[in-house]
Amino acid sequence: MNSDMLIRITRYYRALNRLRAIGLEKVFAHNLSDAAGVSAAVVRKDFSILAIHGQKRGGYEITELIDKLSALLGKGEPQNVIVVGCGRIGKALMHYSGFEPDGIRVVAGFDTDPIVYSDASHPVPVYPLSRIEEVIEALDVRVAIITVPEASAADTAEKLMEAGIRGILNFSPITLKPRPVAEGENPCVIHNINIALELEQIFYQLQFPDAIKG
Amino acid sequence: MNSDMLIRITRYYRALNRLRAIGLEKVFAHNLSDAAGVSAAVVRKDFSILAIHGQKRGGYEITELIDKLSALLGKGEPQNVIVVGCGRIGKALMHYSGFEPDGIRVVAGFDTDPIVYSDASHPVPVYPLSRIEEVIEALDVRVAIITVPEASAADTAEKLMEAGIRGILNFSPITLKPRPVAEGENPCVIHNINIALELEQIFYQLQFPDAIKG
DNA sequence: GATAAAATGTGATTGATGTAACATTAACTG
DNA sequence: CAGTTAATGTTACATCAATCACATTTTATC
Repeated sequence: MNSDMLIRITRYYRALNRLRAIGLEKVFAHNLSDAAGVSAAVVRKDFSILAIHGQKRGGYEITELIDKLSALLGKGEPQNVIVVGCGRIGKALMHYSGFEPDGIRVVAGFDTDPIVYSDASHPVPVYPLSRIEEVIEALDVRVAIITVPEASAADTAEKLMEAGIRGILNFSPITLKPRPVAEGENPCVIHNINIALELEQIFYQLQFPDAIKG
Repeated sequence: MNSDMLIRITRYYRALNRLRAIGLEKVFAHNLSDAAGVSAAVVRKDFSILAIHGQKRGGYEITELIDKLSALLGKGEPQNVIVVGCGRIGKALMHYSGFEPDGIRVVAGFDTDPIVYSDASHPVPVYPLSRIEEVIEALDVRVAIITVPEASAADTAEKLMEAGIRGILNFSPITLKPRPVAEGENPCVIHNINIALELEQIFYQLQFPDAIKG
């Protein structure tokens, strides 16, 4: 499995849920192809790799597809996350309602500033960072979103990993890297979202339209 | 040029600026390799492709590198962006100060809600969406950040493109695709950031640690 | 029932990209 | 001044994913 493929799977999954909501029962590769923005051959090949089979000329059964994909995507497990750093972006994420359809719940926030974590107006409880271990154990959390300032991002990530966090979505502008672990152990899964970098890439592509392929 | 390569270039560029700030004048491939998280061979190969040459055993001159990379990245052009949709995330981005080092400026916000665009407490002027054409012409803007709700994202993108926006950074959960254009024309450059999708990927990778390569 | 059409499923090919090995050049050292 | 070391620069290779073409199977139609 490739990370591009994982993204496609997720798109299939969403499209399928929409289609089921409309009342459809069967789906063809070219339907999903439209929804996911890829060719129909890719859809079939993905399913082929995943050992998901349809009926020739009959397409795929939506319910069966959804079941298999949701097992594959690990749906059903509790997907709790915390937000570390309750500045503007952190607060926005704590209020964000777009996670619900995916079964993801923001269950707590953390901040080092007493003014912030004593404020009771947050949509979820906010704790001082020092209580991190206790809280993530109580709430069964393994994934954190980092929205702290650049200067404290590396330290924060370190603290989180020590406390038992296994996955990090990092919005700070420095690129966090998983530290090397012993053979057989799994490193922390880190995704970095760098907004400024994305904008830079857009500006670049506008200036040199033919420079990028893909 | 590849989009992965572009990301690497940008990382080199940042690392170089930090190194220059410290007072260094020369840099070796393995220094940048550490900073960008790639192997030294990749750094040399990238520079080789870009026709950037160093001195054997002497490394590369930082100033020269920065000059060439900044020309390559299109620095120096005004990099003005607007934020369309001034909810929590939109507001957070209007306040965000992390763009400055990269020469990116948020110059205006847009919203359809009169309560929002009449509020004077924003860090940049906020206009009704209907004034989009007029404003982007006056401010020389070609790139927009979309932070509107899912339901209005597609329409908003359509309006922006009609108004002359050429690049979009989309935070809404639907994946925007550039519409096909005539031969010779350049399609709108669109980057989609889907936070829920990123989290889903992290959860997946945690559940199946060996499933993903890359 | 024969034929055509419409879909899946897969094997082969292509293309691109990262990796590594090696050749090359410059500087340092005794 | 010779030898060694430390860096660049390039070539060749291996890997991986996307694409295409085509075989296969099922259904529809006359």
